[in-house]
Amino acid sequence: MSVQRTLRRATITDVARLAGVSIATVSRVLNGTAPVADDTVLMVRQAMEELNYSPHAAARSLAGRSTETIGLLLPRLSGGFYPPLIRGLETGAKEHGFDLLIHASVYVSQDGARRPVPLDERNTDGLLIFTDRLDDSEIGRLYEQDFPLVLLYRAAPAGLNIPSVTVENKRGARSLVEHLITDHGCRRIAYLEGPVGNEDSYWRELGYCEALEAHAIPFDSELVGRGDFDDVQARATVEEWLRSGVQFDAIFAGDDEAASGCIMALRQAGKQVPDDVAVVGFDDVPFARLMAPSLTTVRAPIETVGEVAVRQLITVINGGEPEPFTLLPTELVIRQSCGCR
Amino acid sequence: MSVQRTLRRATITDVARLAGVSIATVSRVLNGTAPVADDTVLMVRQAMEELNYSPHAAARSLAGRSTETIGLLLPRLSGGFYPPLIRGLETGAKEHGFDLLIHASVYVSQDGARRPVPLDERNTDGLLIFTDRLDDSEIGRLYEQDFPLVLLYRAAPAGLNIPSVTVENKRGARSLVEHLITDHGCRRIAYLEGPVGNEDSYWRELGYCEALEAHAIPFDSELVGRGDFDDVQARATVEEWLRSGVQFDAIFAGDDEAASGCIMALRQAGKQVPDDVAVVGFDDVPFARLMAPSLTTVRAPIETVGEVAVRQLITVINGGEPEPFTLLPTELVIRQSCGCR
DNA sequence: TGTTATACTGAAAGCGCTTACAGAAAGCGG
DNA sequence: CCGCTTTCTGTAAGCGCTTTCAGTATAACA
Repeated sequence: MSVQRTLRRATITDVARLAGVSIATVSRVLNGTAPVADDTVLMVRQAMEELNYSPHAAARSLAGRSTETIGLLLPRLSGGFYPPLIRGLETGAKEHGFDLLIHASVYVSQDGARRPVPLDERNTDGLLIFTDRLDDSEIGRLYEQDFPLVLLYRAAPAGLNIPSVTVENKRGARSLVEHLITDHGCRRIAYLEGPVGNEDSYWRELGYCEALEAHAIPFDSELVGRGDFDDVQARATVEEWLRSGVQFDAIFAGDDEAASGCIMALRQAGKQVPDDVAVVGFDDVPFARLMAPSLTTVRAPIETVGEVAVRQLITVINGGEPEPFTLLPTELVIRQSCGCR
Repeated sequence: MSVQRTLRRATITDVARLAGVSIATVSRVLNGTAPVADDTVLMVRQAMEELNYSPHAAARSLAGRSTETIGLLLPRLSGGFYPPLIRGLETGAKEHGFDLLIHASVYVSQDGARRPVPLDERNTDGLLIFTDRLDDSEIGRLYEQDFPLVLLYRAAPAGLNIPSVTVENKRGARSLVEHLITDHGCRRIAYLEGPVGNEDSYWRELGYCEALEAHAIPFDSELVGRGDFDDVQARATVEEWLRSGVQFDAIFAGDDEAASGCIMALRQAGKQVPDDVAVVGFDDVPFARLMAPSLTTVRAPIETVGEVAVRQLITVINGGEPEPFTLLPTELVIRQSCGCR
């Protein structure tokens, strides 16, 4: 089925032959693992140049060497959230001479035969796992093998000692909602949940509840709906609320993505944001300040999360002791969608 | 330097031993390359299950099997442009049972020693190369080896017969600019170029010039500046124009990203968009309709580009004859930033 | 001058897998 | 019951590389 390659790529053997040395020597100049005479090095280098040689990574890692790359597993790549994360990861990786390979899509067992994750101990030295990307059992398997792992935006499954890095969701959410209450007099504040089981969403909701409670506002389950951190879903939920006459004067959308969906739904329905309904998000993705009205949100240091995570992972890879749990501070960003100007 | 793995992962040998067969047989049930007795299959399956076995990809590809994954090389991942592209690629890849591995960052030769691209013939069956990601010589090398390649948003280097897929940049740009001229009476329309050497930008500029010419508007080089398809750069350029008193009644920003930079600069300077200056983009990224004012742009079927590209690549991988050059149609999307309402 | 450490190099084993090749067992027509 | 195909399985040779081990030559030292 596969096309024939007419030109074989040069192997270490070709280089060795051309340079008149053994493959062991070539390997040594390649990796600098043992002293090699200057003349020899020169010959080998020249042979490599001439043959346009570059080592075969698969063979290399098979033979025991490390891959010098780390993998990132995440569910998808859309939305404003991931680019900063990835930028952070890349910064961190580059710093230590590692490469970053990304695999974005959900891990689904299709037709029984489980599809192996294409990124694991075979082609990376360690893995960054974003939120619900891998189920606990798979994480467990990797963990059992002492494979370097770092979790992003979620804590380790019970019993597993895997470092994780996330942000102060609860605190951020609470201050956001309190701003709505104390500075804008909102009393009926809706909350849009993230995907089921999502940890960020769990903590944000807790912060939301705390804020309500602190100001003696009763929790109303009618005001909690599905947002899924997704603009389409958020829009649908808000439209449904509008249709069924649910009353609210503000929406905490769960994240910025969902917030944009809310705004669209409200605008469509002829409601003014923030005059009729205030809308706030979470994350402070790049386009939050470009929206109309510009979005009041919580700045989660997404890029920093990335950098820190890589650093932890590389610590693990090098056999060091990583921080078991990193919680990065969030910060309220007040713009216009809450009613401030 | 590397941490010791306490638990070795199960190998094909372990499975073979546990199942009481030879490794060849295990390999056969793994790949279905030859008939195996039902009982044997069962035993092997069970052994694999018990040992939680999953084949070592590096060894596999070393031994000649294909990797079932394709690689994507692009310069970065930020902005609204890439997510749809990647979604399209993933759709296409999944369709054919391929996995997608992404490497995002520029290919820089640092300190002389050139850093090999981490994705190539060793861990993928084919490569999708985005725009200026790889220099021509590297592309040439891969091409020489008959390695399956497809180029995105750029034509093949001279002489190389590599399929490429892109969009009707010129036509889209022209209709966009003509809309500004005929429907809004703009006469001094600025253009923000993309990164130097970028093909999309080249064709868009050509479309821009054609539109001007068709309406007897003289080309004014003062009205062409750097946008780099980047909001920050675009903003800086517009601010500079404003400062130095360049007169214009519209800006074709090159792409949506840059358009958002323009709007920010204009807003900052107290100019109304579109009343004082019309601004239009290109691509129609998801947030274009969320901007204020919503952005008039050209819809480039980004996701489709992805799907088509993967399909071409897989055709090549399977030894088929791909379309040498695919040009996808673009479509004018009129919203408010041009002055329409 | 005889030892001994040191610089350098090659032979060979093996990483986990695929895949000829060949042999054994079983089915089939005559 | 004999040859012949078909089905099933094992042996063994690599894929391209790293790395131990065992040198040989040279320098350092007494």
